Amino acid sequence: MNKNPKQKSNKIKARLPRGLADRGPAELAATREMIEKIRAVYERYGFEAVETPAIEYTDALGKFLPDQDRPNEGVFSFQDDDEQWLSLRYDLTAPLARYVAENFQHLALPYRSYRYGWVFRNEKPGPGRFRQFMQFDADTVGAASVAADAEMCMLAADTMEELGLRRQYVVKVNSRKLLDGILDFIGLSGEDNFYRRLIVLRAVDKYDRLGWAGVKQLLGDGRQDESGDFTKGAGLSEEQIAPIQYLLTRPPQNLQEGEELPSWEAADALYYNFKFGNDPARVPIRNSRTIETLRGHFNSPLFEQGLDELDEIAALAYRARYGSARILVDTSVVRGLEYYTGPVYEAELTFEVKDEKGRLVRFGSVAGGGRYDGLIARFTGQKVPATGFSIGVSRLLAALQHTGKIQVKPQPGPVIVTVMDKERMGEYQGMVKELRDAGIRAELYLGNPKNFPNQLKYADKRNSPCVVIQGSDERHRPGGPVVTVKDLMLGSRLSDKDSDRAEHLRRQSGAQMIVPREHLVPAIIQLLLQNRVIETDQIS
RNA sequence: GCAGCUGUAGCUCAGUUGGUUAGAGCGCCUGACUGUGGAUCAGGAGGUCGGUGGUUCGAGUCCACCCAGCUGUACCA
Repeated sequence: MNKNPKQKSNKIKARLPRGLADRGPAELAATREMIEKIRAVYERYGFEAVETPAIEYTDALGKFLPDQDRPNEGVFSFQDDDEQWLSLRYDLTAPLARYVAENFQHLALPYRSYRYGWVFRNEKPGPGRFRQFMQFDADTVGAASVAADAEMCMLAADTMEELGLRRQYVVKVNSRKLLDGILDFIGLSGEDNFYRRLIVLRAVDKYDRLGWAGVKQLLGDGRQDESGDFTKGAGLSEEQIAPIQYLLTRPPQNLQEGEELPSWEAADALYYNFKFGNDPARVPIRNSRTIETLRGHFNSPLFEQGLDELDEIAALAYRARYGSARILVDTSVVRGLEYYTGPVYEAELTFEVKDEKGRLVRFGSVAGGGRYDGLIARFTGQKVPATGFSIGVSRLLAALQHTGKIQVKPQPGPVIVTVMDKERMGEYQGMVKELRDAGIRAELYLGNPKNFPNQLKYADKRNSPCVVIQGSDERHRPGGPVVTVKDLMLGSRLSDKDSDRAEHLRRQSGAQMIVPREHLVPAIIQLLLQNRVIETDQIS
């Protein structure tokens, strides 16, 4: 068709857009398993499911209308045929706020709901960072009480436990009011300081990555990274930086000498290796101590209010017997989003793993959330308190794979009924049907049946537990027709690379059994049960 | 966006100071071993060396620009 001699190829190159991923059967099965576990916990807490579409009007997402030149900065956006801007959602919180505002009359407040789904961000992808990823989200709307926040923390902790991560995670809590109070205190309040507050927030959010030295530069004049790129700082003075440093570098506080923990808490507390003189001792952390030591440090009512909130959350968690190993008050947690107005929380994995190249991988934060009392007011004008929590499903799954908590192995394939004689396809199909009726995954070999080895190769690639063979030998048995059932799992264990072909075939015959045609189904069920491909309760 | 590194077959990579028809291993396909996954053996397909332009008698190799990927950094409402 194309007459251009310079045309190189009219083939389209098959390629995956960057930052996106295909997912195979193993990963899908693992994801499903994980989601069911999370869902079970959320349901137990009384949250109900609600789903919103992946596309929203751009303004509903809180993003200003896209730049005509760069409409996809950060979010994927496009114009509808009536010229209105639409965008793919970048989280599940903003769409929920829209849903609540739109259905306010009909919802029973406090409204508690959960949902999971894909969200999209048009940002530079990196290891473990995709442009499409899954979030699992829970929100309580219409409850101003910090009890709702405390419950989010407990929900987060219970979810991690359910996923088998006991003692491998910690839910950290802080209140945005602490930082806001300090910003007030150092004279950064008011509309005209909005931008500087934003810089401070961003800088502080990088604490775990850059450490205090890096954050300090960002709060001051600015910071130059290894590649030579310079980031302008917030331009704060030493006196303004000091209170922020106090908040950020203040570690969770230990139990005081003479104090004792009840045994449940001792077993559920986080310990620090702390030096008394020269003796290192493992000293438990107590959240109430962390809060106490911050009292009255700044002349700021907002700061004290934040401490009150944390105190209440800590007390509620304590009464529900969550120790500091599970819910930890940590004033260095900030979270980047500016819409948070009160308590913020983050579930962090505390273990480290090595990747294929032997490099250390820290999963860090796998979930987070907080109170956003202003989000729904954007639609209704009326302030509606809300608090929510989101799990990064894909990232958490990657972590679970590393700990071996979840199997991401290929699932066993179907039983393959092979074709020895293509005139008798109907009979083979009949065997398949019998197996399926018994609840067993089975399929007829649909490829070219000309050479038999290919059929076994196919079954091997599908990870099939066994194949069914019936050629003329089996059909014309004097005692009546039989089938050969070949156990591929046993066969692969029996194969030996050093042996020659004759030896190989002799060995393989040991992995086969001959059963009367009418006993096909029970024989296969027995084989699958023996190999743990199916469980007894799966037989129909 | 900024910076550094990388780009040769499906994958992992060789390719000498620029020199004929660009290679290997693995994988893939076909066949042999009369109806058995593996091993073995015999064949085969697959690359305008990321793209364009330049220097040169001659470029996978040198130069410029562009593109893509990776890493760091920024942005992430």
